[in-house]
Amino acid sequence: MVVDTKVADRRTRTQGRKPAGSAVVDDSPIARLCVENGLKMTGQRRVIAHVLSEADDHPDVEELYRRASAIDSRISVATVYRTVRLLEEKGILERRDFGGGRARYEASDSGHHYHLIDVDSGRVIEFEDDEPVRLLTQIAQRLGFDLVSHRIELFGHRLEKETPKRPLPKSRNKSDT
Amino acid sequence: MVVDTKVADRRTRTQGRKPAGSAVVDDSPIARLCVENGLKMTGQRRVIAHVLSEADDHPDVEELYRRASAIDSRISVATVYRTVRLLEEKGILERRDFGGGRARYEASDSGHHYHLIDVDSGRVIEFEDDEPVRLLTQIAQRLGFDLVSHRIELFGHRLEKETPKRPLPKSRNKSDT
DNA sequence: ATACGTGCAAAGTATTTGCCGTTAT
DNA sequence: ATAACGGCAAATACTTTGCACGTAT
Repeated sequence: MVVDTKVADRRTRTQGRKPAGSAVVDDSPIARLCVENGLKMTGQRRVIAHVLSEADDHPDVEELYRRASAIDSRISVATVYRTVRLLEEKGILERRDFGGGRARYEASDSGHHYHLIDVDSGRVIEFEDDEPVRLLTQIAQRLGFDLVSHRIELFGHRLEKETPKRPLPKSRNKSDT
Repeated sequence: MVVDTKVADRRTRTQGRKPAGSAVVDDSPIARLCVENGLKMTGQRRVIAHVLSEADDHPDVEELYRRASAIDSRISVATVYRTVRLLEEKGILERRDFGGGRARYEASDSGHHYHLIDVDSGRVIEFEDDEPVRLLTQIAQRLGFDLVSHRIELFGHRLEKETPKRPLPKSRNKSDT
């Protein structure tokens, strides 16, 4: 239903493709988390970790594969699938479903925020707000549950009038491309 | 990840299989909506509409197919897929994703409610609350959007202590078998 | 050394679709 | 009459996996 705009090569600053282990991709925050979780750091994994660390949007596997391949062409989709799965299990990544059939990923450390999907453009806008968690925790409690995680997504139309240019009160926002 | 418990035959009160057009499946609320939307009422469609009207849980296509087949065996999965898709486009059904790979459906008129998924049992508990909409509408507005729809799902563990037996304040709840 | 990682192609799932005979309106 | 519909099997789309080889620790 809602499909996000594809933003190929957005994060790919590297011009030529470099061999794995190259300085550009060393020691990304996510690579560090991999090591901490006892994962072996192969060339492919380092590149994927780097791509994930650089991403500030919500790429799907195909997109991650594209970005990773641009850095080191000897990476297969299968490896990307295996890696995101692994990182999700380790709690390093979070899988999202914004509709459109494919899973999309973002780093777990990307802070507590929610997503607002512009139904017209498919764009994903992130925002922060503490109220929802509070409210939902309370609701879960009333139902006799201990909230372990939750999902909140808003779908809306951009209001043409009052287009907000400056940061909104209580909300830091950041949109995909 | 979270997979709902399969509840086959739960809604299947009919003992033997009846031919399409049988009285049991005539004039279900959803069948009526189909007519209002200018859809042709074939035997299969009537049965599927009936099954959907009776369901008070969130069946996936396979489950719908099972229930519908029990009433009239000459229905194929393809038809179920085509029907739910059509009904979703008409706004009669809503598609849900509770994890586990398959889409699940519920009638749009089933009232405003949310879902809490018991991560241990996979059970889905419905609850009502006005707060979330208010809060989210407000948030969307701050971001310069007009909220057209939203998604809220809670995932939690049942609190063993204080197991609530009676209806909870401000919440009508109803769980998938 | 050896358990873990990877590429490749084949296998799975869930869902859609082409073809063509059937049916509601 | 005729546009929709439905069955079937083949086709898609996304994701997982078996196998044989490579590599980080």
